[in-house]
Amino acid sequence: MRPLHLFIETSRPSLPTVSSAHCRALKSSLIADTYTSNNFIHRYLKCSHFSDALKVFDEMPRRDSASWNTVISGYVNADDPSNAWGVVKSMKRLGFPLDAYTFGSVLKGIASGGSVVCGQQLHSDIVKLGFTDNVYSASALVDMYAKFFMVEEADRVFGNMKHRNSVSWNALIGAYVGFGDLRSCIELFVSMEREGVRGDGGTFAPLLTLLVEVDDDYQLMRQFHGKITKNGLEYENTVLNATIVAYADCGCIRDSKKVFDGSNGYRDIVTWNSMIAAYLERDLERDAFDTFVEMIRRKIDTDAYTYSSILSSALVGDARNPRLGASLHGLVMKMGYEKVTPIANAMMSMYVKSDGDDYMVDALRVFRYTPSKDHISWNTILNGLSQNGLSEEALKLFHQMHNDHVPIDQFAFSAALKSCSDLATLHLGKQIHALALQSGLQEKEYVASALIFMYSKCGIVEDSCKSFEESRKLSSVTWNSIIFAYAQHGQGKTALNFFTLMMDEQVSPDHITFVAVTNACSHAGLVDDGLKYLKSMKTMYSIEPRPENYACTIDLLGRAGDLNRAKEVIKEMPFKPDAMVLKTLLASCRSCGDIESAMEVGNQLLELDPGDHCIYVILSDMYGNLKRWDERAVMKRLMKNEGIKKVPGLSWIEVKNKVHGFNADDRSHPQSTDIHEALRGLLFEIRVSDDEMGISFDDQDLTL
DNA sequence: GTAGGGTTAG
Repeated sequence: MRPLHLFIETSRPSLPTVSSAHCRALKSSLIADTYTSNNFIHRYLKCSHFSDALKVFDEMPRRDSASWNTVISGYVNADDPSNAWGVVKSMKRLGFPLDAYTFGSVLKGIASGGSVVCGQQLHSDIVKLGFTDNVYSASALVDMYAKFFMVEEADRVFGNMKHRNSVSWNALIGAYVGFGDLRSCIELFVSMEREGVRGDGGTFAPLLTLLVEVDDDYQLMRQFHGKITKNGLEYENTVLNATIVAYADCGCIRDSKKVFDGSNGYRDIVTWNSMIAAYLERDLERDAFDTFVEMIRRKIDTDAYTYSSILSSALVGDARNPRLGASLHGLVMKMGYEKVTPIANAMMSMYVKSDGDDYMVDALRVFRYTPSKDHISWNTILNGLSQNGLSEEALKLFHQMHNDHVPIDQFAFSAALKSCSDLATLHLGKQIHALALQSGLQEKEYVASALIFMYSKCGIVEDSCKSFEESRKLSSVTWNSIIFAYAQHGQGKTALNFFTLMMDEQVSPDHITFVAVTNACSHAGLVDDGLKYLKSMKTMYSIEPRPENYACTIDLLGRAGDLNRAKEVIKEMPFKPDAMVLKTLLASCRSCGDIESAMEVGNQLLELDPGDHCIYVILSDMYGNLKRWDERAVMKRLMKNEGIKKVPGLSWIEVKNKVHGFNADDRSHPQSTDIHEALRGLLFEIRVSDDEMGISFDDQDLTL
């Protein structure tokens, strides 16, 4: 993907300057001179005037290899490797010898977006023409293989080099950076120093991108930082910028900020963007935004990177700035960026994430007006539809992606499968599963997780288990899903067995694992185990319980009828109960039939979230059950006065590829009469068979 | 006229 060069400003010589110099040269007939002509070709190419450059080239009486090489590097620098390759082919056809300059330039082009077959042809030319010992040609070859992830070839070329400089080493290290293989990179770095080649910016900057928040990467980062300082590279922009991001990546944003604060006078635009990226890596949206505001205040140029970061982390409105989305969208338009794909994608992401008014409409509008959509544009919208419960639209879009040959990756599959789960449409879910199998993506964790969830939701936990077995089980993602699946199906013991297995396999649990585990305990009635697991989070696994962990535990106690212990759990929480925790407690009050406690919790909840319909619904329902009609009427009136409507529950059924939705008491379906007729028949049969089996059914439960 | 390196979007 390379849309960025379209709007990155580079300082270019202006065309008029070049052409007037060219005219003067023509008049004084200097143009016959090969050296002067080469110079004009170069100057025309620098200001992207290919036609003029080629005209000079075509009209030259005598071309030398520099003339050819200048044109080739012109195409390479303009990100046009296919034309560069075309020129090389003409050169060969006309019998001009390729030289080290040719190989250096054209291999760079192929590495950045050409075909590896061309690269291999050039490799054999290099061998035939005896350029294997030329450090430029060989290093470019190493880099080319590295960019195509062909480590063995890169290794072999590198191993045969007589003389190697830092560029050669960096190209080889780059091959391992491409695989995220930090250990090999470090080994190479050590060998490099042992051979007496000092690490430079090209060594450290890419190395630092591999550091993540595990084990002792932070200590490693400090060592690298020491080396960087020793080699005098700490203010070299590529290294400085990579340092800022690397500290954030291995968990220490304070060090990022320290480096940034100490870099005044050395910063470029990427330094600022890196600080913003560093904050966002640690979910510090506010700090990121403040950095952005500081950029604007100091009149520092912003670019596409700045806006895509800021947009994707922003919500349309927040307490500090309710019109934030509109302002950012306006700024983007003012900069002329709105049709730039990464920016449009980030804008869609902002609208998709903002809940409240229907921002999905705005996201779709941006999508529609984005001229060149990439697979991220499609995925952002697909994910938005899926997350916002617009499942049918999501599946339609997925279908369109499939027809339009948009590449479907794991993100697309998991979003589409989530929508299948929400609709409980097994038929479509299976079709999408088949597609995932074709592309081999079923083993990716998020796809597997979505499959597990889909089959569980459609009632086939055995197929959840199959999908689990087919997945890579490296992180908690798929484990959590399978534990949830069995818990959802009331097989708490099996779910807990998976947890034990997960521990045996030494997969680190996260707070979601414990939500799943507590859920399993809840469904198996294992109250004491559930409480034990909550305690073990901190004591055994050093995971700080979050509100959802407490909410699950409260649910567990509530279902077991132990409201008092549920209240105790809330008292022991290290933070104030949020709406989710209180709602769970309110539901527990209902299942225990404790109206006094329910009123107390209800009042607390009304302070937190007065617009929530379920508080009113639960309370009025409880009053109704206790036949306290007056109080129930008061609740109903309150609801009416506050303008709160009960959000009706919906059911779906899928028939012949079409999803039909139903409300309670819903007669709007065109075949409503037939449907009810069929249901009455079914009910009758159930009643007959129940009578035969001696089960008495309360008609009330089955009223349609 | 030649080779390597940092920041963005799901």
